[in-house]
Amino acid sequence: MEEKEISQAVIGRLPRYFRYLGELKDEGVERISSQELSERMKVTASQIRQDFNNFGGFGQQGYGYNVEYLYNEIGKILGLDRTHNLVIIGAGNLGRALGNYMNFERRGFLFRGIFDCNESLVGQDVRGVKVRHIRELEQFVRENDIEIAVLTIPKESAGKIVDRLVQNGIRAIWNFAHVDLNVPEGVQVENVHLSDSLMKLSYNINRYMKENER
Amino acid sequence: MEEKEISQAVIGRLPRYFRYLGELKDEGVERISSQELSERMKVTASQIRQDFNNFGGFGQQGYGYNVEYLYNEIGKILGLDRTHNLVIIGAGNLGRALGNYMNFERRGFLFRGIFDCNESLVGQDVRGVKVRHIRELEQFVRENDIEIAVLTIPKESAGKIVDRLVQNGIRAIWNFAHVDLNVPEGVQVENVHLSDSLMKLSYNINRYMKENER
DNA sequence: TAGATTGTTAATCGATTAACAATC
DNA sequence: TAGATTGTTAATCGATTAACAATC
Repeated sequence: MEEKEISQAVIGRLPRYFRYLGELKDEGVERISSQELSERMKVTASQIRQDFNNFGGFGQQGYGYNVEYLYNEIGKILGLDRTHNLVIIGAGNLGRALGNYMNFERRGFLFRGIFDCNESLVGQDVRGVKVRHIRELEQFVRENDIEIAVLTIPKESAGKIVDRLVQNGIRAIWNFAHVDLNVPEGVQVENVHLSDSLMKLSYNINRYMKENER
Repeated sequence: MEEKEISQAVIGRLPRYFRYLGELKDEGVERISSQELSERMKVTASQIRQDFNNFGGFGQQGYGYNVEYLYNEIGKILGLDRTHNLVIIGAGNLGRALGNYMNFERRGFLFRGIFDCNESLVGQDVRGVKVRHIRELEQFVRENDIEIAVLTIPKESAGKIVDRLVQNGIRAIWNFAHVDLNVPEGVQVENVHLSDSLMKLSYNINRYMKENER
């Protein structure tokens, strides 16, 4: 059976659906129609129905969608019904913040290790996890079934580290380094380019000011 | 004169162009054709020419684009030719990391203040900037010509803080809180929903595994 | 059954790619 | 001038919205 490829536009909206459904669930709402949800989320009801139907019918004519069921189904689609071991590469400010932050743990993303090449950081504690020297990376990744590497290192060293990770079976890279990575097909990359995001904001400030000065 | 509205799809690509042109400039490359740039960036030459032409002709037939000129022009479009004062709201792990990190300073985003409601954090030093109590927010924003607020607080308190910021003339919000903000027209919002990003990664891991188990 | 609301097809809109005339 | 490459129009592709038959 041929699975149809879901567009990244749709995937990109799933976490937001998941968030809204979680809120509805917490509010004790049992069912919701695409119409009601569309008003709340400020998207069209049509888009909601199209999106959900990519994964098969979750609703029922004349009734709508069961909130809890839909929430769980979207969670499964997003792979939140199982755990993912992750390591952080780079124990600088951002790396440590992500290690400490880890609200992600609640969603099954388990913080297993953090690495740095700076000897003076090695041994420091980040939420119960000791910083390891980067030379231990390969062995650790292999032995601890690590699936995701979070890259919070300078762009100069990103390429080499990625090669080492790939060689040792990493499945996915959450990339905070400000560079485009080269990985073989089958290794997933998700970029978080913070400075790109800030530049977009800056563009929009600029544009608004220009539009309104005339 | 009617300015044509540029689509956010185009805006979203500008920072990446800017990055590649910066690299070319550093490599001492003087000129580049859309064809060469397209190979490097792995996009179509057609898209590159269309994108640039949204802002008027930056190139020259038979020659291509002058790297330094194009770099500077895109910088201007992105508003990087001037400075932007910003404050960080929330001196937790992420807020402090962003304050310390501030590679952004180089691009004209000046870190002016950081605020928290937790008395025990007040007075702490983040790269030379003392953490202030949130009650000082309004006055500080007004008196220091603050343009951008970086929101690194829990979603529960985001709404109220945003109202206070808007009341005091903030122009833009860089939102790391996991919630959709309501702002009046004219206030720019750029969301960085880290957990959404991580969920997308998780989806793609999942998908790949399923595709390959059969 | 009648009313409500989905699932799904068809229409529209916008973004990307291709093609080529203009021009350096 | 001839060759190269842009700027721009036209064609294609994909995503969003509208409409409505199916069905709970």
